[in-house]
Amino acid sequence: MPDLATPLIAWYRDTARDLPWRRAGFGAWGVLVSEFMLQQTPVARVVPLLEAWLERWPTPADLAAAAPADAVRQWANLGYPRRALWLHRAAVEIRDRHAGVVPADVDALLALTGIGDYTARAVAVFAYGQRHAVVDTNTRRVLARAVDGRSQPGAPAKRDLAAMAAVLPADDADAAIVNAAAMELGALVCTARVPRCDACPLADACAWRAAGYPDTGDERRRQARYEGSDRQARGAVLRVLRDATSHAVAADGVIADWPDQRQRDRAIDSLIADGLVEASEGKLALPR
DNA sequence: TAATCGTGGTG
DNA sequence: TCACCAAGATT
Repeated sequence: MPDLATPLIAWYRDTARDLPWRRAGFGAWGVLVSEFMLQQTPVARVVPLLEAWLERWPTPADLAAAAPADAVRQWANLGYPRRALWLHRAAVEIRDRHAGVVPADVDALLALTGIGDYTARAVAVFAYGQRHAVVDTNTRRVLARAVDGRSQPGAPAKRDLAAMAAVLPADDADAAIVNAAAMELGALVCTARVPRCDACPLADACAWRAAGYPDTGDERRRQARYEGSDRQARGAVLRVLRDATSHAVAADGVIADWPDQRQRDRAIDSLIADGLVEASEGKLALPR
């Protein structure tokens, strides 16, 4: 297999974005919070909310001492608000199980609420400089094209980690850069819909390019329609509770004009089941 | 394992 | 205009 690491490192040195979590001394807590926020969420939307978050809660213990409701409010309109709840739980777990210090061990990170295969390795690598393969959707697309000669990645699989591990150089610091560079390349150049192959540092090594950019199909599941969905109803309910001036709101009045009352009830029930909403005495509130 | 979970920018 | 897409995790 061609050497992908060397051109990736050179390209990254020249063109990588100056993002907050890449600054020297940003800290493991900041990296962890950034990774929670970046799950399925574009960088541009994360940056301002991340800075506000860390200003309010500079350490895991600070967040752990807050009410979950405050975390959900501070999460604002980032989307997937369960992440706010899970980040708060992770902060409590870090305080209680790790003396308030974000763990460096991948298995310890995996044991925290809301942290999976990607986030655990991202924290270990980008916050602590360890040598692991970090594979996100960008990297999977880069590997699918450059290594496998496919137009799109398949469903996420364990073998993705091995594929990336085979690309990493031996040095820990270089490996961390290659991990970041593969993600950056996928985000800026090797994009999902209109890749900029003319600007790609891997062009000479790319199996997809060598094959003439064949359309090898797309196994990925399509996203469900949002308009009219339960997710939209959940979002509307949570927005009301976030913006309310009082802690609790009369349940009957929450999105009372929603076109589908059954869906409205389902949304509220599922939010309660998720722990994002608490119901008491006919009122709804964010969790204390 | 496949479905579910927000929100907003974009080609 | 609207389907696609975005540093995934959970059940």
